[in-house]
Amino acid sequence: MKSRLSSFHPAPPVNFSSSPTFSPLYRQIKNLIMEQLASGEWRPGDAIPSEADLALRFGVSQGTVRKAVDEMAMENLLVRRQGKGTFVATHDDPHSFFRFLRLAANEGKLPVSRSIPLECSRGCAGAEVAQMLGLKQGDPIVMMRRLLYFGDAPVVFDEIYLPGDLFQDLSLETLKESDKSLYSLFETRYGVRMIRADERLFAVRAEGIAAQQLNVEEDSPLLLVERVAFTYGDKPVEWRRGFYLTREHHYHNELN
Amino acid sequence: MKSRLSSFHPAPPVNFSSSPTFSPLYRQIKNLIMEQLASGEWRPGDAIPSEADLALRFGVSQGTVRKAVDEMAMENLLVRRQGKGTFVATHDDPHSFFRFLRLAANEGKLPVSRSIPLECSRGCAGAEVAQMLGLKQGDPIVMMRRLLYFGDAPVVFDEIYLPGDLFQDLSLETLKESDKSLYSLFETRYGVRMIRADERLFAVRAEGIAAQQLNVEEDSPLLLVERVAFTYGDKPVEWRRGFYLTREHHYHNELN
DNA sequence: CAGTGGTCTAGACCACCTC
DNA sequence: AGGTGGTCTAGACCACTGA
Repeated sequence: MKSRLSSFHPAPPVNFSSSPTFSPLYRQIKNLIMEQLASGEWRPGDAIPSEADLALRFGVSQGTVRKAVDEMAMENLLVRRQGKGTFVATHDDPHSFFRFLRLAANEGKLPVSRSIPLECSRGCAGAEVAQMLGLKQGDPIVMMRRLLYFGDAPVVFDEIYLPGDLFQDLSLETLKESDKSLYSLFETRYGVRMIRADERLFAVRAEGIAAQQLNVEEDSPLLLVERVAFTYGDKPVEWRRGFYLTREHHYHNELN
Repeated sequence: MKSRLSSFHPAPPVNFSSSPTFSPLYRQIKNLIMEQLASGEWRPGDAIPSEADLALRFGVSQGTVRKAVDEMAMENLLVRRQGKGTFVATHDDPHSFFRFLRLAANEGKLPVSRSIPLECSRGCAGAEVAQMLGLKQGDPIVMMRRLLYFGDAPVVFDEIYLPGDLFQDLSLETLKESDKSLYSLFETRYGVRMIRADERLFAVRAEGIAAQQLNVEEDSPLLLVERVAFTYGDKPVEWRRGFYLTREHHYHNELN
């Protein structure tokens, strides 16, 4: 495929021919911006250059940059703020706390939440975790467990698996000291930003530690939410099993 | 708010002032198109006029129409097909069968499905149903039950409540004769098109008819999916409780 | 006030479909 | 060949923000 783009070096107005792998200009721009994000050049919370600026750098019209940014804003990678600029999306923003937590109260508003870390240990990936995280068996991993309280009651028990090499110094102390959300911590401390996730939901019987921690009888029904979360480049970087107590709460989903 | 638009009558190029309820032109266009859809002027599956045509009728530029249509395509109200035209989205399209059914097989592809209607009766809305459907208690409703098979096994047991006045002649025979999906039937036969839905998920114990029909022991865990579906104008027109057997299958959700 | 994103226009050309 | 949606441009002006 022909390209008139080289990062930050204006190029002549050549354009696409009828090539089999045709990709419109704005998509090439989008990819360039994506690379800047993935490389950490522009960090979460930062403002990226103005549309006019980007148009100049890339040697395209502002409308083309605009379309690229539009798509990325739609995908929650960027956030536009009129009059101020365009910013790299961040989990630090309390507004985006519920982007990956589809939990709601059956009645009324969801009370404030607390995350209680229970344990954090290191080990080697078994077959299942290795497959989910795209690792080899035996690769180092981190496993952690935690409890989510809403109001006075525990509602979610999470078991979380992470690639060990990306989260070198993650420990129970680190988790306890942090007052941010988990993804916010991952982002600021480890430079790992979650941008997408796949969830599989099952109804299961409560057993073992999940039943204990959620303070329910064995064999009570629990909602099991298995999640694989991805960072830039569709790279899986978290596998999680969450047990949700759906008595006063539920998993909320909007279908369009 | 000023408007230069009157349906299908070109107007002078007046534009917005700094009014408190400012709405951009393309949004006004969008609303006009929406009205055509809601009124049944343009029916599911139909082609709507070309962008150039619409631009002429509305007295705006093609780019403005384009932006309106873009948004509606994003919301699955319209479907664009390059070289052919823009069409009103329809549930008749087998491709959109899974738009409102987030069910997937744990392994492999989902086998073909069959819908088995079990019963269909008329009655009066109780408090809960009335509230969900925006009716008054005692208003006529239709209740139906059905079973969804995937391959040889029943996987979903649905209990569905509809406003009686919108589905006058809906009966068990009607359901048995139809080989389409439910929403497809609603659309073609009753002119009721679902465009959006809210779902609440719970893990519950199997009991009564749901346990029988899904062929599981009482107290087995089942995934309960409560859905309110809306048609144009955010009018609720269906309330549904679906019991999902999540052994070989799961509820799949993608978070962005 | 200057700088940012947001809207709107008019026109050119490309890619895809159908006749 | 003619129609449709898809891309790209250049330029004008509006709305919002903050110094």
